[in-house]
Amino acid sequence: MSVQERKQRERAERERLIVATARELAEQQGWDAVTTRRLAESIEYSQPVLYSHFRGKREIIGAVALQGATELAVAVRASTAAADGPRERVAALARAYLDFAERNPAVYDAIFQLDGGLAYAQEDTPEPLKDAFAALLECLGEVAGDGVQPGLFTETFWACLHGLVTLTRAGRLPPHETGPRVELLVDRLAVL
Amino acid sequence: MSVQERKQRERAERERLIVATARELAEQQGWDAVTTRRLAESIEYSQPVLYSHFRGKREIIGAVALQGATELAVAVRASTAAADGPRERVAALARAYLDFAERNPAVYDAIFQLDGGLAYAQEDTPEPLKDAFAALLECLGEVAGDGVQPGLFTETFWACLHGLVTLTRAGRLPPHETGPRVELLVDRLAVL
DNA sequence: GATCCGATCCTAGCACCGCTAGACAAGAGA
DNA sequence: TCTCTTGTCTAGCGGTGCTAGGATCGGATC
Repeated sequence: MSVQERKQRERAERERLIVATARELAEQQGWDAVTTRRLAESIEYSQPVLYSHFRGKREIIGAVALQGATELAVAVRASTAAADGPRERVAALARAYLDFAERNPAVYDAIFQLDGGLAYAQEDTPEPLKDAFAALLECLGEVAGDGVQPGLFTETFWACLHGLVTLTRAGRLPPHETGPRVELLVDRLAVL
Repeated sequence: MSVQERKQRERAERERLIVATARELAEQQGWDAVTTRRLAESIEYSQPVLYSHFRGKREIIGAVALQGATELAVAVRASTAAADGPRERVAALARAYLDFAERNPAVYDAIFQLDGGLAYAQEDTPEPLKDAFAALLECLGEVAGDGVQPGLFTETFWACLHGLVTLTRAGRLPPHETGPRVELLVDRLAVL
């Protein structure tokens, strides 16, 4: 049985390599540059090997998204844990979120913009995605205010951050005043 | 000179046809389905004709975006003109914006998500885009509150609406509670 | 009216894309 | 050592955006 186990290990290792390489390529040159040919060449296998791990390019994007969601949850929780007081926690969360998007634009797109074949906001939503939302909810639920459901408030606040990220990154908003915009959001939306 | 004039008219007419057809195709089957081959076939010309009007597919998307921005500005102004009082005006604007995005998803993407080769938030930004932002500013600038620049407030409010639109349309937010989310935005962000 | 010439359009093709069928080789088990 | 499964690769399909170069059509000129 040891032979099969070794093969399984090697397969899993190669799968990690595919995801990591796709992510790297996407961050360096954008998702458009992540073609199955280039990806295959980068991992030093032929194209069809990719399809023995994933149904297609979409599933590879999905795998990157799940990895990214896990990291985003960690980053958000770390930022809020280190902050004192509700206002500072919300501000820290917002900064951490924007920071993640800025540092990992391709991963951010995989999670929130591209089609990775994942289910969102449903029962069969993968755990990393649920957990990333939960990380937001843990902090933002506290400042929803009376008569506003924590979930609804979190969704709305999150949407605002997402709007800032995408409009800025798409060149629709000048980037230099992101700070004041976020402050405005925190001050007005959160009930402290 | 009349012959040249006629030819110019026909050329302009064909250009309108290209843009209208691209828009229609995109709304019906999504931008991925708007290929140069399909588009050429729809207007009953060969592919290279498209390139005698536009540098490439990107510029066609840009043309649709400009058309859409003009319509968005009209829709926003119409909604705010028909509303009484600041709060009702802001709420009407938000509804009109979301309504436009829902009714014209492909056009919305052309304006705010896709690369149409247009300059945004710069001096050489095309007039329709500037005017669409101006339409938002006219209404939202009134409710920015003390010490907050109207432009900055408009950008932030707009980003929130944009976040709601994109997350909802990408399946990241359940669509049925859009109403309460918008109410939350209007009540908290606008200073009445 | 015949001829010329420039504008206009189309055919055919490039390099690339995601994806897959089928040939082939390597290695485990008898 | 031989067989057979498993895994990998080559080659190719139909599609993409885009373009070079030839054909054709129509207005201007003699």
